[in-house]
Amino acid sequence: MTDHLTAPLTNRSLPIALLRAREKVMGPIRAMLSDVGVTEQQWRVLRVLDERGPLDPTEIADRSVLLLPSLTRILQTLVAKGLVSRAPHPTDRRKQVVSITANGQQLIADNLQQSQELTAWLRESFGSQKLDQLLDLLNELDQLDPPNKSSPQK
Amino acid sequence: MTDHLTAPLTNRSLPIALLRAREKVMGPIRAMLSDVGVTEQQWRVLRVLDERGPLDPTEIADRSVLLLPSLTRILQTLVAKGLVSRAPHPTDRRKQVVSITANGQQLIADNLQQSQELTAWLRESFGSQKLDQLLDLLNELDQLDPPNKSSPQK
DNA sequence: GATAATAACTTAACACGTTAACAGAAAGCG
DNA sequence: CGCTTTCTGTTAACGTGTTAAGTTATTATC
Repeated sequence: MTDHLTAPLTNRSLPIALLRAREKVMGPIRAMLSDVGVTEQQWRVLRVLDERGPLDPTEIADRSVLLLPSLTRILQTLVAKGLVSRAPHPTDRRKQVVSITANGQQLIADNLQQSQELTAWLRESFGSQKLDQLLDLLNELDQLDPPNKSSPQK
Repeated sequence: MTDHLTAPLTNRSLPIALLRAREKVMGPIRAMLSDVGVTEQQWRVLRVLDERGPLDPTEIADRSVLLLPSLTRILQTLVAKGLVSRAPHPTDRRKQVVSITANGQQLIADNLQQSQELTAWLRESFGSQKLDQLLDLLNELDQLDPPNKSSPQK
């Protein structure tokens, strides 16, 4: 019972539609994570480190779609929670190397299954084909060159 | 030059894909708005009020996809900027009626064209058909019932 | 019609998003 | 080599996202 009469414009606004879709998908995931005591962003960082091994902050930020100032704060809390650890880079003294700890790996192991069940739920209720189609469109969209700024062709 | 080797998992993660897509679309819009001195959320509120006339905060929150606590703060700054005004609801003293001011309407008028040019750019560079397809998929996704919680079938 | 739910905000607290300014280290260049 | 530029990460400041608690007003119930 979504009101067809009351949302004529925002339904066709891509930013709003993306926002609503994201809320829909993230709701259940956030519920799961709040039980564990980590935020959505902290979870992303932990998963990246778990999947790819020790990384420097810049690369973590890239892969988990966070800005560096946000990541700085997130890493501080993750270190305080004992879920990740930091070490100086062996050759470049500007850099660090961040690793997930055993506790962090345990946290992921404890919740990965439920996380996967949620994505499975999505695939079933939305339809596998439509989900893939949606992902393809989003990825294509992400490869557009923004306007203004004397846009170089790559 | 998007790295095919370095983003194998996040590309297929819907939450991440939605996040990236939203960043892509919002970037230029945010640039425009920062010149004017309003945030993306403040702009949404102003547009809703401009399009639909005076509303109470609950309905504004719905239409602009904001939570009430956020909206409370946003309305305070918009009132301080002289872009909206508040009046008590005539019959229900819990409610308010929020209206856009002449200055607020002027701000919208001054920037609506550029905003529309950005959406036109998107439609052209991404393709009108694919954009509609994407919007349809996102709206469909938004109508799913979330899992858990003894989900009623509506 | 008093009392218990509900509803419409508001406030508070904490985390993140975003931009700008900053400090230290490495690279480039003359 | 010294100097400038660039890179890496941090801090700061402001606004928003999110959850929980609190206030006042309305509605429901007995």
